[in-house]
Amino acid sequence: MAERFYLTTAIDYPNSRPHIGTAFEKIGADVQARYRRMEGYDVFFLMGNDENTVKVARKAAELGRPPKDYCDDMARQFQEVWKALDISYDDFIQTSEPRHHAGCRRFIQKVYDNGHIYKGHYEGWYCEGCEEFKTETQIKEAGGVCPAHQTPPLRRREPCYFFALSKFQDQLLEFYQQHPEFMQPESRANEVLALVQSGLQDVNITRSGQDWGIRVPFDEAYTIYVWFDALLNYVTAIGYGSDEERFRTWWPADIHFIGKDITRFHCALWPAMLFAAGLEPPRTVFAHGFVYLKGDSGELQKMSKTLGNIVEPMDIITKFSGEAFRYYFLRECPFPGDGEFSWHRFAEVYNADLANNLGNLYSRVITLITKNYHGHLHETAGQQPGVIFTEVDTERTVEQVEEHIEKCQYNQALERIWRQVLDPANRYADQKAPWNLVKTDPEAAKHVLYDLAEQLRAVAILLKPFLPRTAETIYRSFNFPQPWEEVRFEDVWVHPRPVEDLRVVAPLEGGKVKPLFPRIT
RNA sequence: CCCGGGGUGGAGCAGUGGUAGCUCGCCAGGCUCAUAACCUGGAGGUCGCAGGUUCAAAUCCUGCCCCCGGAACCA
Repeated sequence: MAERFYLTTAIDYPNSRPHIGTAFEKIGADVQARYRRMEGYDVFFLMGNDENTVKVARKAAELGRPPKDYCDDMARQFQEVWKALDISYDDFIQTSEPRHHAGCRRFIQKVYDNGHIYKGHYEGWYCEGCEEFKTETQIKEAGGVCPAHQTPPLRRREPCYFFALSKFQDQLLEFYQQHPEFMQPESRANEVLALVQSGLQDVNITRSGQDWGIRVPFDEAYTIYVWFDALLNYVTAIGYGSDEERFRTWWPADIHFIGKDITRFHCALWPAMLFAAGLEPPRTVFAHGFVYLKGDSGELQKMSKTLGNIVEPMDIITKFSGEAFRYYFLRECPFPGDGEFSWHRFAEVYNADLANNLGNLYSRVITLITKNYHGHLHETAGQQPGVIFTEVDTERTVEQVEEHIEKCQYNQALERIWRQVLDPANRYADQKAPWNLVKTDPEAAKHVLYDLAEQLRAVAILLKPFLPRTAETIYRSFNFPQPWEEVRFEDVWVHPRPVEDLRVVAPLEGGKVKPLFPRIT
């Protein structure tokens, strides 16, 4: 059996539709998933929605709908967006599903039986309007009132169950030390380390008086409170509590992709929970950065409902394409760090990289072969690729791209492809000028075009995890020997010998191909 | 106050000891196969500030200034 690779994204609150920031995370995870599949791993890619929250129940009530109905509808809307972006998830878990409930109850019971859960009292600031506790800082920042209602909160004390997180401080610190690769990128690790070293508080993991949510098996009057419930989706989706064998094949997860804001829950609370249940922690937690909006005057803003500046993925996808969307965020926003979005910048990047560089190379190569050789380069079967490949160290380039992908430095991987594969190809076309050469030495011109097509083959393979549709279109425009589905990075420089002459098989209209990315004017 | 990230030509970034690099934009040429695309050349930076270490610093050390983020349930 092939080596397995289990990766997840954070589950999202279905209070509102996904915005470009949420999509950023899914795209980054998708590149990883596609890359691993290409390289022969047995991949399981999980996504989902986090539905067992008071806010969801309340929102559904506002709309006069049963919560489950509301959640299912939102889950459908989310997946519509993910499909439009070609996110290749294998499973989509909703935490309101029975499989999650069952697994959750099983897990919390186990932790309880192991003696890591105890009953106590939670005391804090409670807002009657919100029907929930507010944190000390939330109240403080709002000037002693509830930030949402502007009313003074009540001091309230209620019984609840605590998870003994504080007991795991030493075990966590030891684990971090033994697994320096656990928290990525490194800068995030320091933050968590400081937190854990400063001492951990036990966390309240239950709520009382809620109908919506998962019942605590050892005390049915309570429901399980958000984080304890939410994090468990990573194990319940692969069979924890329902299919032990399946669970054991996939766990531990290879990467959890999350937003940098929830690092502590994934790097401290989550492994502690797993320790408490006698399970292994995940191998890596990767915290990506945020996408900020850049206004016309150049100011950065966080997207928020109150500011009314949410950009939805569909706004961009319907105007341009899912591929263009993927490219922009993968190329412009460093995955480990923060990035910016503006329509102006989007158009710039789209035209420069996609239309002018990649798209135009594709068009000119195809037209040259079509016009001068009727789309068929005779006697090229079994040929070695030529000059470009001796000028550029393709093997090294592929290695570098792989390295960058494995470190989730997607922007750098793409830059490498553009600078080391596409640019040389455009330069080569200019230097050899096959449109002139064909008049004096058609044999030589043919070889030049063969080389250029070969370079497009390389580009298609390297882009496969990033722009799956574009890559496939490019690849299938020629009769390259290997089936597209089986192509892997290594094939870029291994150069499988074609058994047939190279031919253009792209659909043409009046001798021209459809532009991959029409320029934005 | 504390912690983390960052300050490099107009914009966005790479660059952790050895003549400052890339993309976009701008200017001038070339080419005409191609989506007015492509190629070549050019202008433009005392690498936040001040000290220090060194034969040599954007790169190491010290101090300071500025921006962003964080401090328990927010992708």
